[in-house]
Amino acid sequence: MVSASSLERRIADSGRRLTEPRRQLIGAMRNLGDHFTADQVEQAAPAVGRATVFRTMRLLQDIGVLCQVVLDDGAVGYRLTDNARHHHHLVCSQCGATEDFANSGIEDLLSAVGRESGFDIHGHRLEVYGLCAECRRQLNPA
Amino acid sequence: MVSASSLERRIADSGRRLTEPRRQLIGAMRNLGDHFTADQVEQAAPAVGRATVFRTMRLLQDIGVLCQVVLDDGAVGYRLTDNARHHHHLVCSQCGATEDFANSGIEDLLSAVGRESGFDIHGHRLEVYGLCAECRRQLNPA
DNA sequence: GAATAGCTGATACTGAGTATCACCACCAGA
DNA sequence: TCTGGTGGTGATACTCAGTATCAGCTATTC
Repeated sequence: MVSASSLERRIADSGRRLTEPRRQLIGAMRNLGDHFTADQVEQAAPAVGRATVFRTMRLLQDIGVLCQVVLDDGAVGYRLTDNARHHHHLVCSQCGATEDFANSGIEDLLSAVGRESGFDIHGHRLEVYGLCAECRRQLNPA
Repeated sequence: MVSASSLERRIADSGRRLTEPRRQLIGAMRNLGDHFTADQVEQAAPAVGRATVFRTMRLLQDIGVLCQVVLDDGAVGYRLTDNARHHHHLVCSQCGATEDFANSGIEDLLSAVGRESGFDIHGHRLEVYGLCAECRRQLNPA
C-alpha cells in the first residue's frame, strides 16, 4: 500500500496544491484497500463534492499514482500504485483483488505484432483475470 | 467485413429468432464500418427501441460475433468479428480503425505469470494502441 | 492589500447500460 | 381453432461513470 505522505508529496512535486479535499480523498482511497470504484470513493469522502472526486482521480492518474483497471465484466475500477512505469494488472474475478505485474516479454511480442500489421504501436492495455490464491483456497480447501 | 447473412445464420443457429429489429441492427452495424459505439448504432437504427439495441448487442456478444474494444481513453467501442475465438485488438488512436490479431505467445507468457503469482488465470484482455498505416501516411507523407 | 491562478462545490448534463412492464408474435398442443 | 407459454419488443425510468459550467473561495505572489 502506497503511503499517504508519498502520495501527497507526489501531488506537491507536480506543482499542484495539496488541499484538504485532496487529502481526504487520498485517505478515503487508502482506506478502501487495493481496488475500488469511483462511487466508493465518493461515498467514503462525503464532504468532498462529486466534481472534485473525479477531478482528483484524474489528477492522480495524470501523475501516475492511480490507475484504471478494466474488470472482467467491462466495469472500471481503480487502484493506487507506486509503480508509475508501465505495468499490467492481475485481477481476481472472485474478490476483485488486484496486483500489478510487469513483463518485458509482452513488449517484445508487441513490437513483432507492429511490424506485421503496419501499425506504429505506442501503447497497450493488458488485464489478466483469474482466481487469486486466497479465493482458490476458499473454493477448494485441501 | 462479416456478411449480414452469416450474422443472421449465427443468430438462427443459436436458437434465437431472427426478427426485423435484429435484422435492422445488423444492417446498421455493418453500415457503420469496422468500429462503432452503442450510441451510433442507436442512431443508425432509429426505428428500433433503445432497450432492444442493447439487448441485441449483448446477444451478438454472447454468440461471439460482436466484441467490445476498450479504446485508448477508456471509452468502449464495438466491432463485428467473424473470429469467435479469443483474439486481441489493434486500435488506431487517430482514426479508431480496429483490427483483430491472435498471438499464442501471449498465452504462453501468461501461464508463466500465473505460476509466479499464484493466480489461476482463466482469461485476459489485451488492446494495443498505435497509428495505422493509413494515418501514418497522412501525418508523415514521404 | 490587490491581482491572479488554482481549486472547490453545486448542478445539470451526456453516454452507457439495466430494470420493469405491458404488449405483441410465434409455436405447440389440446 | 383456441389457448397458453416463451421469446421478443418498445417505452420509460433508472443507475453509474464521467464531463461542463459557473460563481465563489483561497493560497500565493507582487
